Amino acid sequence: MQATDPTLADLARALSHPARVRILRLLQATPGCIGGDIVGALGLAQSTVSEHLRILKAAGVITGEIAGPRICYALNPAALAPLAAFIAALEPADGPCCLPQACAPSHRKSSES
Amino acid sequence: MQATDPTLADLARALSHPARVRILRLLQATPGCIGGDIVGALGLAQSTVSEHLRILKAAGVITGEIAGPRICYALNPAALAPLAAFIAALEPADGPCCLPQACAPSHRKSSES
DNA sequence: TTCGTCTATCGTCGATAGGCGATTGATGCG
DNA sequence: CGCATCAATCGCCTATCGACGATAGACGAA
Repeated sequence: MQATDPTLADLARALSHPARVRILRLLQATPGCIGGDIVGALGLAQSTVSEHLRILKAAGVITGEIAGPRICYALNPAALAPLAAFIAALEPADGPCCLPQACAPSHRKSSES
Repeated sequence: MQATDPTLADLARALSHPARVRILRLLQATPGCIGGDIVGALGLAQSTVSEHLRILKAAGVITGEIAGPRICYALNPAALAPLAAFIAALEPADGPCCLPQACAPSHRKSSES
C-alpha cells in the first residue's frame, strides 16, 4: 500500500526547507531533550523556529512532549517511511537500495558534519 | 558523505507537490517514453505540466531526451539517493536501516499513522 | 502571589510558487 | 513550402511561504 500523492507531497514539503533539515539533524545529534537551544543553533528568530517546529510536528516527523518548563522534541522517523518507500520504489530493481554509510546507523563517524 | 541541507531541501522541494509525485509515478509505470500524455493524465494545462517537468529536471530527478517530435522523459532515481540516505540516517539506532529483504519498498513499521 | 523563562500564536510584510492563456520554436508530414 | 503538432517560454495574477516583532499562555521558582 502506498500513500496518496498529497500525503507524500506533504511529507516532502516538511523537508523542503534548509532550516527544517537542520532541525532534524540537530534532533538526531541530540541524545536527550532539546528546546530553545534550537533557536540559538539556527540563528533565526524564536517565532520562526517555532513555526518550523509546528510544520514538522504537523507532518508527524517530530513529536513534542511537554517536559516541565521546556518541551522535549524527538524524531519520529516512522512518519517518513512512506516517503522513503516511495523513493525506494522509484529505484530500478537492480539499483542500489542503500548507501553504505546509511546501512549502519548504529554509531556515527567523526566525518559527520 | 552527506549532502548539504540546502541540497536536501531542494530535492525534497522537487517532491513537495502532488502533481510532481504523480508525474514520477507515471514515469515509473510507463515502460517507454512519455510525452504530452502526462498533460492528459494530470488534467492540468500544458504549460503547468511543462513547468513541473522543468522543476523535476532542474532537480535532476528526471531526464528529458529529445526523441523526434516528442520528448522521452525518464526517471533518474540516483538523484534522490542523498535524500533517501538522509531519511535512512534519521532512523534511531534501535532499528536496522536496511536488512536484505527490507531493501524492498516494504520498509515500514507498525507504528504507521 | 509575583516574577522570570520558555513556547505558541498573531499580524504583517516581501518573496516565491503555482496556475493559466497566449505565444514562440522545433519537428515531421502532406 | 505550408501546415499541424508538441514542448518550452512569457506575462500576468493569486495563493502560499518564510521571516520578523510583539503579544499571550503555561510553568516553576522565589
